[in-house]
Amino acid sequence: MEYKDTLNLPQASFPMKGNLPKREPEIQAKWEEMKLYQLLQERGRGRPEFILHDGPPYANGDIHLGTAYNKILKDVIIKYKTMRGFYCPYVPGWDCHGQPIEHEVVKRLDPSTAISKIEIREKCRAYAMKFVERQAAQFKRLGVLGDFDNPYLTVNPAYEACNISVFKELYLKGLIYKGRKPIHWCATCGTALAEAELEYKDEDSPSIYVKFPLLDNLPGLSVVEKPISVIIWTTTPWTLPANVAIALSPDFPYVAVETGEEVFIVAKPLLERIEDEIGLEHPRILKTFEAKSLVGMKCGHPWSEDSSIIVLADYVTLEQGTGCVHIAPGHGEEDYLTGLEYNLPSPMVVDDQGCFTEEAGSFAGLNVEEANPVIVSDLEKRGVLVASSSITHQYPHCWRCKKPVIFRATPQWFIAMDKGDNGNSLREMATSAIRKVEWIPEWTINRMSSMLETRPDWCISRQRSWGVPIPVLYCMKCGKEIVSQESLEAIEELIRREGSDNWFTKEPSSFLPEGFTCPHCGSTEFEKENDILDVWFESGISHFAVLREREELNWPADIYVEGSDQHRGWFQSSLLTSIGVEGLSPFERVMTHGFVVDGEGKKMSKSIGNVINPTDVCDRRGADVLRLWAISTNYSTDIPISEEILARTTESYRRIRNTIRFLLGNLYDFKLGEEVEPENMREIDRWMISRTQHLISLVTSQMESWQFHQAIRTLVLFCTVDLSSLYLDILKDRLYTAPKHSSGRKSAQTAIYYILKKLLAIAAPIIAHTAEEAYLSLPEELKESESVHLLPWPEVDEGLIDKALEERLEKLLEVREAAYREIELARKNGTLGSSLEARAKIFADEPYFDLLKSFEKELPEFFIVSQVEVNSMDSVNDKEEIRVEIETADGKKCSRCWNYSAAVGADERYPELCERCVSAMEALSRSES
RNA sequence: GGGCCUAUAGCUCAGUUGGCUAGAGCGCGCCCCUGAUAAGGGCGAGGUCGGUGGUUCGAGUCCACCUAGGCCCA
Repeated sequence: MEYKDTLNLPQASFPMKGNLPKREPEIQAKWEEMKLYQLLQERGRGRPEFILHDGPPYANGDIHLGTAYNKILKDVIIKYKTMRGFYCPYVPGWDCHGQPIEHEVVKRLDPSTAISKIEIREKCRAYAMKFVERQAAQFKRLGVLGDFDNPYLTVNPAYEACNISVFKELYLKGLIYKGRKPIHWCATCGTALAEAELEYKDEDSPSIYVKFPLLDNLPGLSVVEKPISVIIWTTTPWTLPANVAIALSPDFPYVAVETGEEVFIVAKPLLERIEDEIGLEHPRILKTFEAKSLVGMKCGHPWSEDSSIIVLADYVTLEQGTGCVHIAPGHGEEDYLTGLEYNLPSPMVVDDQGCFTEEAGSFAGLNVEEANPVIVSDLEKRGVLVASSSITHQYPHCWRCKKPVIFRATPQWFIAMDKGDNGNSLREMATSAIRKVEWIPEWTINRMSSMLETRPDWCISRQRSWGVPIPVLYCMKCGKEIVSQESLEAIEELIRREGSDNWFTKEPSSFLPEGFTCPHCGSTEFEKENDILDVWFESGISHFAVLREREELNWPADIYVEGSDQHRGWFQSSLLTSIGVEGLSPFERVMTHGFVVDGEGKKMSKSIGNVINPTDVCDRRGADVLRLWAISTNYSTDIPISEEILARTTESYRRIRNTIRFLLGNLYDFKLGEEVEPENMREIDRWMISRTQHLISLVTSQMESWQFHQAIRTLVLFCTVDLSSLYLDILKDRLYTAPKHSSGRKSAQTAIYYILKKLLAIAAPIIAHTAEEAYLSLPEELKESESVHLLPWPEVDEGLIDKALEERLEKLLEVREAAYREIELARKNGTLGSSLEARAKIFADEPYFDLLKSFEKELPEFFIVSQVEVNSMDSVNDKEEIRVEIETADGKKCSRCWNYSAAVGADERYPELCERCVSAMEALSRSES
């Protein structure tokens, strides 16, 4: 046992247990202290730039796995590109305005106390800032490196002002117009409501069937013979005064049914149900036809002189009603879109308080809440009511006053998608611009272009408090809008100087230029637009507000990296503002990743209870485990996570960590200047260095093609297969038992040192903390830098590739495998424990024989057995090219190296040792004396 | 309901333009070692490729439909 002390066993300060939850924050503190980000920026200046422009997460709540995943991906890209020699400033950003924050804030207010817009805005700002801080800390905990001291915030005055500047450019190009669009409206509170402010509850509504008499003849049926009516069904009779059309489905047949003296038109598949509902007598189908043949025909409107026109809409279904849908574009989302499609008028007959306007004729003044029965009885009086009952269904209610809400068209601001000709419209220019963008994965361009194709004009106004104002003034005298270069620049200046709060507190005269008058009537009295900008507009201008404004950045961005929901969101809003102003894309490349789902592929939700929290994972397992998980998955589709997956990832992490630890541990006594020249290295060592070139080459190409999960696979395989189970296992004997300063041991250490450096550099972008910790654990003089993140990415050294050697050794690997199968059999027979107890008798033909012979001396080391004997194959009896027989090794077990040797006992001084160990002991005593 | 996408061993992934008995690592089982030790090594067992039908001499790999799931829209 005392011989153990004469061995060179590994010594390392790098512990086997990562204890990441504790150690990572320490490493991060060190990065902060050494100002690693700033250091990287300074060193990067002057290099080619690679700009990843951060999409701003919403400053509401803590980060979740989706945001964590996104940031990790970005961080890996930036760390990688930095090592590749690019200058990669990374400015994280936050989206701070918007309805969800305002809603959270307002929810906490005492509803009985009046509060001003400016007070709400103050509270919103504080709320947003709180979460910016929290999220920043959470992102840093993931190991994300960036300019967190100077992030971009959409509430910064300069950022806000940029909105006005972009609005100005678009407005002056004629791309912004004022129109109308239906929105959810609470008549009781007199406010617009967002989807999140609706509470769906059961509500009793009327259910009525109404005749719209057809004014045109159907082919083969004349209205003169018997009156023909299209039957509609609705649960909102009060919207009937605003009816302009009836929509039919293009997907199923319609019938004309005779009943008594009348003919009704309804969807054929619904006929039976309708018969039950309205009690038709002796119905008889006169004719079946496609909806297409009715399009454009006119029907009489119950009250209006204008008729109702028949159109097609694919949202018409067979679930309820008659297949003939009453369309009031001023009072329904789908109705509105159909109205746009067919260029229909959109009468809006209800005012802010929910009362009918003059447009509603005799119903003027009536509140919609009370209107339904009045309208129903009027319909009955007019003889167009076919049936009436009531229905209980889910209906939206105001979150605040709990009253049912209505849908109501209100004035809104829009960006026109189709204005301009000869391919100059926003839609066309955007569609052509995205063809020049690199989409990762490639198919995502399809998604993007189909969304661009179908999107309606962009409604950029919101009836809210927490945001950037729409910079429009109205003349108090003539009532006209005032939007001019001059007024816009004055507003932009105001906001740039003092922030957008001032819009709400200051009088227009205080910020408009001296002598500014209404361009229409010359008046000097103005009022301000109340609406604010859609937050998508705000985040959509980030490329201007950040890339253009910040000195270290550049427009356009090299890459945007976001989840697949951003095809409709940020990718699109950014593209549109950019196309509108510059005619160019703001990004050269767009990488999209999927959504994080659970182990079953289901989305994460609190109600299912499958939510995994990234901060928890950091606290329990460590950020590097999360980073390893993130990078191990294929981001192009859904990204699964579960406790099992994390457990597997942790195991994989441990394997990498231990491999690194072993390498480090055997370098404790390695010094600069002790490196062995390649030509003097042992073949096995040169072989591994040669293989390392392939590792570098493969990983680099995988990273370059954005296949990060392949790259980490390659790295893990290298650690487990090439290193741990093969090379390092073989190396132990030499590292431990050879004399400390022998060329054999130094050859091994040279290889290990070389491989470790490459390994840590490759691992650095991914397991950023572990790579750093390991790098800093190197003996002082072996460190070439203060941080692994300051190292360059490894490059392939062609001179170190030895193709012939690789081929030879890989051939020998096959023999090694054959030998191990035999060794295993011997173990099962109980004749063998350690492989060192074995003597391998190899019988080989070509191509193995010469190869084995040429390598005969190294074979015991390579096979980790005590003796190897190479014989030519007894070709009479054997069919295989190679056969291995395992027998017990000759001689006795050496107490020091555990190899078996006939020479054990030959030396009187060291009767328990083999010849190698005897000389090792001699060397040791020489060096000691 | 529509658009885009996904579905290969328990887990994460490979499987070029359709062509030998579908691969890897991890995990698992058994075994060895105890000088990487809450480590290390060996051997081995697991999929017929979500389902159905089709094209083809031949399909995981092309087509259609279905099922499950994701994002976006309705």
